[in-house]
Amino acid sequence: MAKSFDSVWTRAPRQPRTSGLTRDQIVRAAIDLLDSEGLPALSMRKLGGRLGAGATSLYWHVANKDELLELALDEFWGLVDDGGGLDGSGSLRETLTTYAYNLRAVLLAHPWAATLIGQLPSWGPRAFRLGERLRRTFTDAGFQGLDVYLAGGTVNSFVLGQIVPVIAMEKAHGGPVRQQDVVGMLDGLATDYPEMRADYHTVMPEDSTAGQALGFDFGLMCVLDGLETRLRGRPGADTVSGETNATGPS
Amino acid sequence: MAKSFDSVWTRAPRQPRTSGLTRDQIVRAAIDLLDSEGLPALSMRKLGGRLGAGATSLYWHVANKDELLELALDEFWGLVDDGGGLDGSGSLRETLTTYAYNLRAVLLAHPWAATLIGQLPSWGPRAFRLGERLRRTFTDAGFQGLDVYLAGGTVNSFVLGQIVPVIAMEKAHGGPVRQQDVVGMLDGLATDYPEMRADYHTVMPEDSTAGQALGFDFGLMCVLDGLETRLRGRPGADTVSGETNATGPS
DNA sequence: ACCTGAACACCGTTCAAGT
DNA sequence: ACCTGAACACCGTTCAAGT
Repeated sequence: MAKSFDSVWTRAPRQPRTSGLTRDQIVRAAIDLLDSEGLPALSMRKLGGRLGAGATSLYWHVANKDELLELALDEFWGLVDDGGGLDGSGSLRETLTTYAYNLRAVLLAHPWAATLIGQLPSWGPRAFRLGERLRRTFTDAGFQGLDVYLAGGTVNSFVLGQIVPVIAMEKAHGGPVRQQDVVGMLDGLATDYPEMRADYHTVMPEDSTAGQALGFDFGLMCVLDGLETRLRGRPGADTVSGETNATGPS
Repeated sequence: MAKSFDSVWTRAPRQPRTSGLTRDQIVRAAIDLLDSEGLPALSMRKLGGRLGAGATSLYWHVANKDELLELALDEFWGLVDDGGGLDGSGSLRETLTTYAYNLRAVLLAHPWAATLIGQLPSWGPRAFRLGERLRRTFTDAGFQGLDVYLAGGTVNSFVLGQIVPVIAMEKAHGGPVRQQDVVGMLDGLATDYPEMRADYHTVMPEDSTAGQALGFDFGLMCVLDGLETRLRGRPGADTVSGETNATGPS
């Protein structure tokens, strides 16, 4: 095909000095891609393409893909922090309930973050800021010493563990799961366990989103009850290791 | 190079009729590879190589890589089930403590499973068998209706959520994490949060494995306390939705 | 200082062809 | 029935070279 007339006017002007890629820009584009297409769909080439650059251009701003994902993960923690819940007004129970529901919502909105939490360290500034707020919440409530961190870890791990299988289900099903789909699956697969199957017919909520919320609420209450017991039980104690009931890790 | 003398005797005998690959064999080899090199290191080519076969041979026995991973994940659930803890002797508290520690240990021994739980459904026979045992544990203890499943989900999600970040830490560090490494990292990164840093110096256990176990124990006690509260509180209730304290998902 | 292209060593999966 | 090899459309990353 014929070349078009080249001239100063047809040729794209040289990019103004600082109009190249920014690390921020790259991270934002990565999060867009992660939100819309999911973690496995994020490739350096595709991301470069979206930014109108070669894939390898990204490597000047970022050491490798994992580093980019660490940056995205820290943005996620920033969203959790922004969601609030830890501003210090209200009872511990209210504060933690708000925080837990917020963390849950942000995780469901950015499911890739749940995967990354299991693969990369959360050592960015936003993660630390959130950690500090969580720490203050528990010290203000009266927790002391190691218990401050153990209590925070208990809430976080519960929320994370609650969401992780939900993400797997939605991925397997290719979208939000309806209760009837679960029932249909169980009727086909759990033929050896009639009681379980019957329960799914009779006792599970119609709306599986509501069911998941019920499970979350149930578990959260258990955790909060336990935390309050621990707080009231021995107000000045440094740790609770003396009242352990565990048989120990195997 | 010269061909060696070909004959019936030099030529390898035709494989006996059923000596080819087995699905079981493939899954076992996959788990070996996952245990020794981790999830990202598992490729169909490498797995085929280990079995003395072409990568593409595997596709006769297994539809795709995800299906293979589903099979491996079900084996994991089998290991959890074999670990016991749900045999029905002892109090609910004892039973659940043993179960939780066992689940934790099996997850730590096969960290890839924690990742897969977040990406694939657990709909294999061993997962169902374990689910049934868990169901019986809670019905025997007096839970009814939906609460049976909510209680089981609470224990499982706590354990899973507790282990997921530990896996990330070990991966980032390339091996088991020593407390001094965490302290060193925090001194460098959490400069804005002196109280947090000080706590890590004074209050964290020397042995970070012990620290993780403490955190697990603390949280598990919270969960168990909460479950017992719920059990004693309203022995005949079908669900606990009436006593929710949640502000609701956003 | 920032970006490009070619190149390397990989991936998962399909499919015609072999035995 | 079971396995192979070539092929396709991808990967992350390095590095010399450009501007």
